[in-house]
Amino acid sequence: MITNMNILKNRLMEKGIKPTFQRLKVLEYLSNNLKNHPTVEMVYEELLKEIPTLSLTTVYNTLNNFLEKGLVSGVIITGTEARYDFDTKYHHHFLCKICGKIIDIDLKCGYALGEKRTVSGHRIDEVHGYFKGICKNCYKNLGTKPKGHSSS
Amino acid sequence: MITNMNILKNRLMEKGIKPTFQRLKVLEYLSNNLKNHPTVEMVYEELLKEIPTLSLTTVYNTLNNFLEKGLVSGVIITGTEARYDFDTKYHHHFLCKICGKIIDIDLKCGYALGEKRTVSGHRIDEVHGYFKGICKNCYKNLGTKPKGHSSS
DNA sequence: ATAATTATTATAATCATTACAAAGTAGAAA
DNA sequence: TTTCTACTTTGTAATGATTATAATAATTAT
Ligand SMILES: [Mn+2]
Ligand SMILES: [Mn+2]
Ligand SMILES: [Zn+2]
Ligand SMILES: [Zn+2]
Repeated sequence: MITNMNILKNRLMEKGIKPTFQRLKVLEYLSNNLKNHPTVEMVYEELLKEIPTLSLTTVYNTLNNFLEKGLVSGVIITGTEARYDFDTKYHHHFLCKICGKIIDIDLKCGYALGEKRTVSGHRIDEVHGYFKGICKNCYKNLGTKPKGHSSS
Repeated sequence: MITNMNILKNRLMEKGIKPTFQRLKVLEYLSNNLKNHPTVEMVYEELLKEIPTLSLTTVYNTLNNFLEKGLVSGVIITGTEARYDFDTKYHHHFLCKICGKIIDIDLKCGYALGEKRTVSGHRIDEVHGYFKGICKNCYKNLGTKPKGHSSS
């Protein structure tokens, strides 16, 4: 893990961000949760176990900082809370309305891949794409549930 | 305009929504602002001139109602506020970081057109896509502005 | 060591949205 | 018409995510 921390440290320094303990830990958490697209609260709650003095404000500031420097990417998909993605390579997302998971989607479209520089003559800086629906797994399990006269 | 109001009235009834005065006015406003992708506040502020008793809650409830019934579509793009689109046909959007305009974008991609039913095996219910950048017009005007030592 | 800069923390403020309950409206039943 | 009932609108309070502000701590420069 020491080696991994050094890699993260270098990433911060390359972007001109001073590698403080809190910043390293936030980045480490994101790198360990590639598939989770964590919310601010998730980052905060988890790191609080290790850093009892950690402030929520620091998590907000740190994530905003990372976002500005392009160290992480933001995923706006639920409308109620921002999520963060260690993976800055262009890709889309799928939000399952049943289990709430956010799944990475790779399309071969030129826009989705970030290859195209403009669209309809406008200069593109960011490309965001997402789907909402029912994921493969939840859809399969739908049949196993009672028809509707279930709960309480 | 009477004829137009009747068309809107029918649209509401087709979706099983009782065509009250407030609901008709909200729908009318959206239909007259196809290119604006209005926020809740924009709808409220404008209609308040005509309906001084209008409640912001009603606008929220009405728009949520329309959204559930598929009468309008939602555009989540700024992260800070929801926007609404009278046009429910699948299309993407472009947010200009300079002028703030939200521009309709039509792509020929099967997902953008809403033709594909699944992606990576997951059932698609909604497709959302947007770009952020600098629009054609703002980009053109960039050169005309002083280099940086401008304002006070 | 002292001063200046930057980071972190704690707390309050903001802003969009939702929850809730009171008051109003329209239409059916009596 | 009057009464009853279901639905709509309104006003206000609550919620929840995010940002602003100021105090404290840590780091860097002089
Ligand atoms: Mn992702
Ligand atoms: Mn549109
Ligand atoms: Zn699922
Ligand atoms: Zn523009």
